[in-house]
Amino acid sequence: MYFAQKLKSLREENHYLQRQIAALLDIDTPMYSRIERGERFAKEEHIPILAKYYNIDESELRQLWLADKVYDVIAGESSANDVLSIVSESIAEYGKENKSC
Amino acid sequence: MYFAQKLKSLREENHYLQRQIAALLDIDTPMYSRIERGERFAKEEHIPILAKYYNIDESELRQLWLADKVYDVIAGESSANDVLSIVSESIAEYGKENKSC
DNA sequence: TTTGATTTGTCAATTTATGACAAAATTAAT
DNA sequence: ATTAATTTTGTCATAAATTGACAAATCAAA
Repeated sequence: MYFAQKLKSLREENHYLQRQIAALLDIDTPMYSRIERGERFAKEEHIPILAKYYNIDESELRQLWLADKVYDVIAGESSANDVLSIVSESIAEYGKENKSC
Repeated sequence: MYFAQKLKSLREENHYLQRQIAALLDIDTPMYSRIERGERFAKEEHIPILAKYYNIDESELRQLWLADKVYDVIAGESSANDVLSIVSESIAEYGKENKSC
């Protein structure tokens, strides 16, 4: 998963242990392990904590977290793309930057 | 919402009362009222029941139901489109029919 | 105004998600 | 190879969110 993979690479690049990040998020290590493997979702309030700690853009990290949630809804659906199109079109009122042609 | 609006127009086109559809779905009328206004989600098992009853394509109705769920995740997010793009790209492995150019 | 339809408020019951603990498995170091 | 540390898995208790029911209010028509 998007968020999970990011968490793992961030942690490994910075040579931290799961136990350290778990402590940062005030959860136990097994719980963090599941989050890092995409077995569980991180809580929303974990996002700013992680972004600050790793000194990365919070909204970017948040996007990955949301992408996981969206993926969770349409995972395994054969018409996943159609569903995304439906939503995408109704949201396109704001910014039309995704209409690539 | 997508699913809610569809439900309402289907019911009105066919001149049914909320109470009748509620009975069909084995829930009470207030509950159905909320579903029709998008205040609550219909249960997954309601979809085939409704599709049969109205004699419409089940997968199409299901797509609207899923669209509501997806929208629920990204509603109010300024980067909603970016999130959809992230998911859309990773799903594009299967069918590339949404790459319109 | 009376009747029927729809909506709103509230809360109990169910379902789902979260977090903790023990223990197993994996990996690294000695 | 044995030990020590890290990570993962299994299980369960608790917490949070969702669902459904009932009563009552609002709305619409006759």
